[in-house]
Amino acid sequence: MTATVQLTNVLKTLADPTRRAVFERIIREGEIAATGLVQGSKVSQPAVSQHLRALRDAGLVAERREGRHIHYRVAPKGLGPLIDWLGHYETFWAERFANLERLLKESE
Amino acid sequence: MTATVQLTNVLKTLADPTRRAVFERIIREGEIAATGLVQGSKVSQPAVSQHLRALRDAGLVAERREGRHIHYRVAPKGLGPLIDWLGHYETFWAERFANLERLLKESE
DNA sequence: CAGTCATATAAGCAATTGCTTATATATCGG
DNA sequence: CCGATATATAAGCAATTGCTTATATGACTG
Repeated sequence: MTATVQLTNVLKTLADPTRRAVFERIIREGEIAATGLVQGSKVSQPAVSQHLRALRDAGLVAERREGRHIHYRVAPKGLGPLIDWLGHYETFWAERFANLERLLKESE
Repeated sequence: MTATVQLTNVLKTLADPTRRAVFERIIREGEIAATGLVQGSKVSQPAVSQHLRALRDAGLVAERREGRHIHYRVAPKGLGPLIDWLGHYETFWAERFANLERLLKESE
């Protein structure tokens, strides 16, 4: 799969607010089973399952089966395509208005 | 408009490969008129116009009218919501697998 | 003014998306 | 095996998306 396709997948996957909320919850929890994600979600169990499949297909999460439960965690390299893309154009932005690293620090 | 909505807009806007190609071309050229963008594009003039509208609505580009021509350039703060979002979760990623700034440097 | 160039808008359409309900699969405990 | 729990898949549907062609608007030129 080309870098462009991977980046497109990551962006499309994160672009949906409901799915991004699932992703953010996995980040916060560190590791969490699908059941836990369904609880406290606005949408149904199948919807969450479909979002998890999309996140996995985009390489954003990894899973670990433990009996009936499947525990999800963030996949280290999942955001790679996005970070690479931002980094690739950093020089342009740096010249024109700001340094990306500075922005990252200031955003806190 | 909330930060979540802005981030969603940025992600959705960049998620389409054709539109992202338009954005990248504006970055590379520094400033370019819509006509220039239509030339060398796979899609029609109205399609480019619609993508430019989307990019402007997402705050990713700014325009400068000069007679009949409208010149587009990258909007400095357009990627802010995306960079802020990445920065917000940087601490989590840093603990677990990597430092975002290091990744940015290594990506070059 | 009339004609041309640059861009935007309208309308329509096929494809995709995100959700639902219903059902299937898989794993465990008795 | 049986019933319950955890997750996935199927099918259907309304909404959104990205494109097209056709047309409108706006700005320059002679």
